[in-house]
Amino acid sequence: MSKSLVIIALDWDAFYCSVEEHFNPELKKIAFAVKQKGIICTCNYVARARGVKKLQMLVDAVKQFPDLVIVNGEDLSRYRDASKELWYFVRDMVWGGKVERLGFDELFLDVTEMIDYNIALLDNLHASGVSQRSVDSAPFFFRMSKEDESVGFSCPLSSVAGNLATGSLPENFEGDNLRLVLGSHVCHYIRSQILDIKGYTSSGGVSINKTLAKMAGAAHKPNQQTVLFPEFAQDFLDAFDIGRIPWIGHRSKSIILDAIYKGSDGVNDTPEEDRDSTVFTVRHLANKHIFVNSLGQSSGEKLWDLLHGIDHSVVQPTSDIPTQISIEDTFKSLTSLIEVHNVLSRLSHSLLERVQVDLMDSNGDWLGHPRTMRLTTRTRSSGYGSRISRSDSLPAIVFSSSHTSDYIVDYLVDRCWMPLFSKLIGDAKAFDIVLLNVAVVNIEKAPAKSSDITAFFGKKKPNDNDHLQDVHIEEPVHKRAKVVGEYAKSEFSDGLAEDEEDVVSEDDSCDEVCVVCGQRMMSFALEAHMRFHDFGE
DNA sequence: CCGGGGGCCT
DNA sequence: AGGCCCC
Repeated sequence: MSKSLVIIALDWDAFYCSVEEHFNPELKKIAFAVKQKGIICTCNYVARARGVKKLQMLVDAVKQFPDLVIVNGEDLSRYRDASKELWYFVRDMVWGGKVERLGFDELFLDVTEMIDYNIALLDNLHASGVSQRSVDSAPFFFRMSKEDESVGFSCPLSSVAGNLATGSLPENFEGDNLRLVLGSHVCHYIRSQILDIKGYTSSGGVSINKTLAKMAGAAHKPNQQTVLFPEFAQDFLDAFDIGRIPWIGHRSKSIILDAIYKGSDGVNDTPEEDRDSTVFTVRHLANKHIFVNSLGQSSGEKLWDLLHGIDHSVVQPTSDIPTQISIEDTFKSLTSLIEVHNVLSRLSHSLLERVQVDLMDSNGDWLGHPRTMRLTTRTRSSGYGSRISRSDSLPAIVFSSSHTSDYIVDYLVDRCWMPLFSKLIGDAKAFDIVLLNVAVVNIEKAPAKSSDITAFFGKKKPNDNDHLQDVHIEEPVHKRAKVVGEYAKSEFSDGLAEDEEDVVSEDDSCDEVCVVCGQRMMSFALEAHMRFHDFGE
């Protein structure tokens, strides 16, 4: 019989607010909310006690709570930085670095190895002749390090730390149950360290898989933790609406309910308000076949398992290198190319900064290279939530150290983002953009620096790594020529493709200024830029 | 009057 | 390229 995993889910309380309080402690005492554009995205617990809700409209909130303090949270950099810092802090405590990040404020920890090791220590105590009773009643020192026996904490083996998900204790504290008891103490220790050293409160859940741990953690907030023993998992889940189970979103819930409550003739035989959507009812009205038929094999099986407390997904240690980096902004309306051009310049500048900060180490070496750039929009007509995107290969000039950021940004906007935009809107003579998102994706991990390898072998030979990188950088420029050519044929521009060879040359001294709008740009961009004005006006 | 991200699967 | 999921 195999032993169960021990998974901890951690969730920073009111995260954006906690970060704001970190920078401005005065906020701790007052009711405040973090807004993004016209919406309250979160609020601290003082505000929640007064009735302020998350995802409430800003206008409604200030009407209802005139003295509510509002903090702008549209720039995520401080939240991203704090999130990373807390993630690294926790990861250093978990053996094998088995920590997965979900959003900015949640972590999954697989502490199975640490539990196994400490259970083995405990078994040795039992085997050494001391009576089980005296071993179990004395405090146990849980070791958080294999190397340093002083690192760890004392904990009882006869009680759990924090809350019990269903309020009742398991029949025994043996086997997998004992593992979760230890897990609850690990969770408590880690949360204490985060509070003592980093100053952030958190909520924790402990169970045998990610979903049960996450749901347990949500049961008691803020600054609390909850353990869910597997023998209570089904009772715990049965009381929930299926839409409250993580990974069952709006769409899946609606598909499931339709499959259950619509007759086979397609006639709606149960009105919406009479549809019971608790896990218990859905489990008894449906079966795995119904789930697989309506949701597909993979999703169907997965969601059916979730309703029964089964989650085979593993904690995937989050990479130091993100899989994508994106910057977006929303607008009332963008209808002219020059507006789009200006916004793309701003977004592109932020994106380049993000790429440089997130993908370069402290030595200035690249950790990874995005190979693709993607432009995403939402138009007024495309409907809320629906996005349209186009992508293309990312020119290597982004990784060049011999150009200024301004030069690279101008190059990207005129030669890449604007062509992608024209590809995106196609033949449309008019457009109405409400969202623009620029992203780099397909981030290829950079090979370890060869200087590290020579250091490893004790040699210090001068290497031409930088030269190799230059050769590598140059190559996609030729691919770029094709896109430039297409752009040149578009109705916004022509004749641009003639001299792509000197596009990445050191020719950034020839700044030009648009006589129409005053926009500063590189010479190669001016002709295309003037076409924007022709188009828009 | 309608966040700004991010991940995986199809 | 889009859909659906998460925060």
